[in-house]
Amino acid sequence: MKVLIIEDDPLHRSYLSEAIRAALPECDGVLEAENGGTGERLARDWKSAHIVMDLQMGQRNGIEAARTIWKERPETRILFWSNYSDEAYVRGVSRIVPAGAVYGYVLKSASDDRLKLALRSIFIESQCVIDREVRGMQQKSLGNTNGFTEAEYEILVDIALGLTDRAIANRRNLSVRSVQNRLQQLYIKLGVYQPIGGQDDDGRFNLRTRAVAVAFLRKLLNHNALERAEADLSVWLARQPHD
Amino acid sequence: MKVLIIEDDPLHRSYLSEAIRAALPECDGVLEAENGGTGERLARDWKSAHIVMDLQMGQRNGIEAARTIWKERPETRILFWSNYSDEAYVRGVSRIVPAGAVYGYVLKSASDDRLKLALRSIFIESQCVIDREVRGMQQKSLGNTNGFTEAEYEILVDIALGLTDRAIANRRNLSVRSVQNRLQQLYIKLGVYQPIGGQDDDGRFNLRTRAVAVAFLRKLLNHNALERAEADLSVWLARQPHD
DNA sequence: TGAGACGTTGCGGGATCCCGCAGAAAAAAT
DNA sequence: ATTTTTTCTGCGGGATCCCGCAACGTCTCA
Repeated sequence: MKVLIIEDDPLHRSYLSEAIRAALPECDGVLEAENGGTGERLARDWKSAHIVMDLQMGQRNGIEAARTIWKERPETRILFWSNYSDEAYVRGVSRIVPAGAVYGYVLKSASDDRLKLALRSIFIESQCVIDREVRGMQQKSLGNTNGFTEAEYEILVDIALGLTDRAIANRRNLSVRSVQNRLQQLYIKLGVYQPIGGQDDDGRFNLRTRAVAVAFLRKLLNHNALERAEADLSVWLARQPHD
Repeated sequence: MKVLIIEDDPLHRSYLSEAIRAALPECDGVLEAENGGTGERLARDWKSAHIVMDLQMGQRNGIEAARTIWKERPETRILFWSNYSDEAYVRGVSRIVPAGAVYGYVLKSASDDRLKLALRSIFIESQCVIDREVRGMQQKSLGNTNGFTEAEYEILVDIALGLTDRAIANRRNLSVRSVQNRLQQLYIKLGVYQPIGGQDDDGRFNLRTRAVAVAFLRKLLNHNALERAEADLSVWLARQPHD
């Protein structure tokens, strides 16, 4: 059994390596990659390897890497080991995990024991392990309670990219008015909406940009999510006829 | 001589602690704080301590902490030890460093030796040390060459917060038209501007939000900068009369 | 089958944004 | 002190955004 570490911080890498050796005596080889790109390559070479990876790396981010790895070999077991439980990350991960896959998500702030337990659970016992904090995020994210539907999240990303209503309508196959309806929903859920009569708040805020701002502040969006969305957008733009 | 470490990652904290002991034999005590708040408190208690700190910590971010520490004792020597050289961070730091202060900025990706050299240079030889990469950022940031003026950066932050033209005009004591002029400048410099006749690009982008998007993608803005700006904004809003 | 909930679409209008134009004011250069 | 350059400002108009209103579809549930 081999384990592949994808993590750009050398300190964390060596710590992980040690933790793996300690927690998994049956492991007979630890590979290390310091960014998503070489991680993907190593995963391709060592087909049976289990993977522990960081999200947010400088070169090629973790979610992208995980996506391509899972696309090539959906039964790969991946433990995400991240500093943050931003909704953007959690949503990004749960969007790409294949049906029935075994994976985990533990925070770097977790204790040594918890990490080792997670390693054994996932790689030996085939059981998913998601940190409570992350799990909470997931609930909030997927359950409708105070959470966002896929449609709302989608349009949030679209305006964050700077698209116009019309462009969004084209991209999502909607009428302009529907786009605006969804925007209104979004504004309400983000607590940005201004009731018409409410004079306690003059027109200080541009709803569209304000929505993006609070989404960032609430970590509903982050740099990584934006980068991925921008990449998706550019392939769509390229496919679009020049009218 | 004492050294205070402000850093939320325990691994990095212990690594730093060791590096300090090795590089500074004259140091007879290392204090550790795991977030900006307790860091400020410890700095207040140990008035003569030198400081090594991370930017981006969960609780209270590094720049805020540095600002209050320097406000209370401007001659404090601080070494910023950070993962990133985002323009937003570099600009944030150089905005708060007091005149004549001795400080440093080295990346976590730097070698062991470079870190130790920086420690000695700053704390013993009273000499500033800024990583080449960071220095490059500074140049680009302050020099006009392909960089942004203070005014442009300011208005970028304002629209990123979601303010309307009118609100910005109020806040910055400008006419609405001037605000729009500055916005135009910003759009041009960000490469977002659409020349009127240019038909290769229909109205796909909302310039205002697009500008924010590319600023984030280029790391001209980041989550930290937004948070600080939001805090500043809210104190301004509180001071504002309810019209 | 009909009532109700929900998402989509068109219309219309007021507010805001984007920006060319041109004069006034300020700053910098000569 | 005068010219040059830059910035600020008002005006105006077209494009976009924000959103109430109302009609239409789909889907569910009784």
